[in-house]
This record gives sequence, structure tokens and C-alpha cells, in this order.
Amino acid sequence: MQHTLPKSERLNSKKYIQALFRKGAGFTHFPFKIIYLSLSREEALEAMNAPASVQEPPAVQVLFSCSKRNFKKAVDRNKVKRRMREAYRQHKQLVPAGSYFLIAYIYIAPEIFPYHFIEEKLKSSLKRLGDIRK
RNA sequence: AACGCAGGCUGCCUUAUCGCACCGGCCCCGGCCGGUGAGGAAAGUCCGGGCAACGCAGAGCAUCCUACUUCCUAACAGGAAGGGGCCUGUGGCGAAAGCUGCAGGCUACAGCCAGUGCCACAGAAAACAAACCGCCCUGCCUGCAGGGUAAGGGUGAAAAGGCGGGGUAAGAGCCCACCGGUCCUUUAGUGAUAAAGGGCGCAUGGUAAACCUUAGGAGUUGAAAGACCAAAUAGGUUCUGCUUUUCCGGUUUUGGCCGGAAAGAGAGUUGCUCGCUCAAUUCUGCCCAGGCAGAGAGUAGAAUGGGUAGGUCGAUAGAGCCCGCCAGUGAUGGCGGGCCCAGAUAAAUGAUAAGGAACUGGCAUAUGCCAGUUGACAGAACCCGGCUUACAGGCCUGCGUUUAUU
RNA sequence: GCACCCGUAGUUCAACUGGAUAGAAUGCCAGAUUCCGGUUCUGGUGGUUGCAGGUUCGAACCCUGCCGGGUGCA
Repeated sequence: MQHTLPKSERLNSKKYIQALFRKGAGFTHFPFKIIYLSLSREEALEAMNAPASVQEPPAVQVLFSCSKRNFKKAVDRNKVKRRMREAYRQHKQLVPAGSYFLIAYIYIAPEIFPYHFIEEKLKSSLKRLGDIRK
């Protein structure tokens, strides 16, 4: 499996973001809050916003966010989101394939942690997600 | 040399691997190859434009903004140069007050002799005036009355030009010299203004970041503007207010028809007024010859309810950047040459490693070795010109203080 | 992205559109009342008027720049 994270694997549909936050289940795994939602294949395809030529949607569409309340400066928000995205890219093979999912990672800690801490925490959170799905 | 303050410049570089966004090319149509990829403030959103829409965006009033002069600019509340005022340092003259040269800094700096308002407390009095103490004159009942007086005291942030001399009963620009003020003239300057001369004894303190006056300027809304494509749906329903008019001409459908003119609820234009533009003005019934009622239409307001949550353009070659020459004190402008430099849209710049460079500390002092750090403020969102604010370290300039040397 | 509003004791509000110790309620503290607590009464406490400049003799109020909080807009 490749360590890539193209646009098709990132959630960008306004409609499905709203659906995820309204209907999705979630848990807290410090320093993240994780919300996930299971989809059918057709829904996953629509959520991609991709051209009609694409037939197979990715297993997971993910989004990363952090609150403006905790980080007032845009630089800090960008830094946190980039670190989360990098950690997810390195370890996304931990999510087992088979069904279609939307996942939101929300950073809830009030301070910025170094990359390796975030990486470890994200790894363990992905394992926990896999257990839930079983 | 060290420290502090102010201003300006800079804001680590190179390469590799993995990954992200855009552009170009190839082709087996989703992969490969190549290129490019945050800032001086991208920030605050405080000014000024471009651009776009508003049915044509005209006049007056209101409202808001600006305010020494000249210039620069697409424009500006920005910038440059200059003038006036204030402050600091230092030198000269002088007994002092003060005057003046040089250097630096600050300056929302039009008008309170157009008008109005305000100036608490204190004080006699806070502005066409006015007598508390004091001073002087007169009268007599010898401590009171009448009068003169703004030099002195006291109050206050501020007391009716300042200071000296004359003058006087005591005083007072009452008179005079100097300084200040104001008006006029001349000269210099594009101008603010400056200098000189003359008139006026000068009856008119402060406040316009108080109302206001004068001069100049501003239409409103902002890319969630706006244009197009696709999808969906219902320019839906209910209630309330207002309007739905008049005249002229023709006519063998005469309670009708045709043509013309005015009016017209209301809407749009910036808050108001005018002006301009748009604008339903129809049908049926009854009474019987111009009225009533109903429906419909237009319009304003309120309530209630439904759909979409995608894409393309706008949108990245511009008042653009770099170099040189010329004009100008300068901001800036002109000419020539070269260059293409982010365009995302739940929102692209990250992670890791190596080398160099810089700084800090230690050993040691041509300089080498070892260790550590690469840090501050901060992330484009239609684009420009400014302003303001934030900023580790390094470099440069100016000023001040201390120490050392000459 | 754009437009707009508001900052006064710990809290909720005043302060005559510039005038002197910035008030009131509540809260907190102490005392009185009670066997104790509450209620009630008395006294006290608490403020860099968000911050920094400016205008003025004088600023919570006027002007400028920052800081913080909030609201609306397809």
C-alpha cells in the first residue's frame, strides 16, 4: 500500500460533512476527537465529487480540523492540520479495507504537540477505530 | 568600545527521498516525466483606487469626510520639499530678562474682531461689564457716606498687552521709547510666508478632537459583487391596507367599439424634496345614466412553507519586477534592455536526512577543534497604492550616557 | 472574505452629553440579633472606567491607534 493521500481520499463535500457531523458516531482519543460514519458504495461515490469516469470510491474519506477557539492564529491551525495529515498518510494502512467510511479528526488539545507525539497517538487511534469496526 | 533610544535593510542557503497543489508534455486514460509553489508585514480592515451590479444613478438640501503652502500620484486621510509654531542639546552676546547661530525631534497647523454656547470650585469680577481689600479726593456725626482709580494684594488653568520712564490727588496707552498685536503699502517668493516702511494706543481671554462658518470632496453596495451551465422546485398558501380614474374626437355593435390626451396606487433612483424612468388601469351583476357590490389585476406589509448546498468564468501579465541612462533638491517621471514570479476552494508549502553559512559556550588563540541552536512576528483567498500594528538574531545610520586613549 | 456593534467594582446596571471622593443593588468580610444557622439591621471591603497616546485648565464622556468579546451577510 502506498503512502499517498490524494484529494479523492480527503472529504470535501459540504453535504456529506454536514451528514457526518449530524449522524456520525464518535469517541475521544486525546488529543483528538474522532467522528466516523459508515456509507454505502453509491453514497461514497457521490461524496467524492469526482468525474463520472471514476468507478471505485476509496475505503476512507478523511478530514482534519482544529478549533479557532483553541488556536487563534491561522499559522498554528495550519501546523496542527499538516502534522495530523502527515501522520495519517504514514499509517493509513492500519484501517482495514472492505467497507466505506467517513472520518473526521478534530484536534481538541489547547496546545501544539510535536510531530512524533501526534504520530503515536494517531497510530493508536487508528487501531482503536479498526477494533470498533470489527 | 559597551549600553540605551529612534529609523532603515535583511528575515538562513543548497541538495536528496517520500508526500501535496497548479501548469506543460507523453501516452497503454490514470499513471509517468519536467517546471513552479507564501510575506514584509500575506495581519488589522484604517484610507484610496481598479473591477462588478444597481431600469438613466440629474438638481437642491441634509449627512459624512478633509483642512499651512507647493509639488508627486490613477487616487488618497499617503509621500516629497518648503513655511510657521513648540521642545531638547550646544555655542555666541548680555548683569539679568532675553536675543541669536547650529544640530536633532514633535506638530489634526483654516476661521472664536459671522453668530451662538460653555468656562465647575474659588474669586469683587470669567467678558460691550465689574470696586472685596488697598490707594486717593470730598463731606461730616472720625469711621461711615459719596466719588475717582485696574498700579499693588488675594482667587484661579486663565484677570483685559509686557517692561521702563514721564505724568497724576491717586492712577490709567493718559503720553513716550523698546518689544508684542493688528491694518495698509512696497519688495522677495509659484505660494505658505519673510523683510522693510507707515498708520492705529490696541474698546474684542480660552475653547471649533463645542454647535457652526468658509473652501474642497464623496451615489450606494462589495467577489457571499456579478455572468453562465447543471440539478431541484411552487416566482406557493393565508391574512391585512391602498389603487383600479377622468376628458376629447369619430362611429348604424350606442349600457358598445376605435383612436388620442391627461391622471394614476405604488415601485426604482442615496436619507428628504423636486425631477426623471417604470407602472395595473380588466371583467361581471344590480339599481337605472353614474353610482353600488363582487371577482380579477397591481402594489406594500406580516405570517407560514418548499428546493438546492455542484461546476465553469470572474481569478491572476499587473498603476508588475530587475538593471542601466536621463530630468528633478526630492517624492517621482521619461527612455532603453531583460524577465514571467502562488492561484487553492473543508482550502496546496509538510516530514526526514546530508552539507554549507551564521550565532552562542568551552578548550585554545595566524586560527583550529568540540558541543548546541537556526529562533521573531506570522500563512496568500479578486487585484493594486498607502497607513497602522507585531518582530529573535545580524548589518547600517543618527543621537544620548559611561569608560579608555590621543 | 465583507459589514457592524459593545467594553465601568467578582456580577447586573448608573453617572444630567466634559466639572472633581465614579454611585446603587447584589456578592464578600466583620459586628449585632439567635442555643446554632438563615432572615433582618449596622459598618467595612472592592475600580489603572479594556490599553496607549492626544485635545482641554480639567476626560468614564471628545479624537486617533491598538487589545478583547459579540452579531449579521449565499
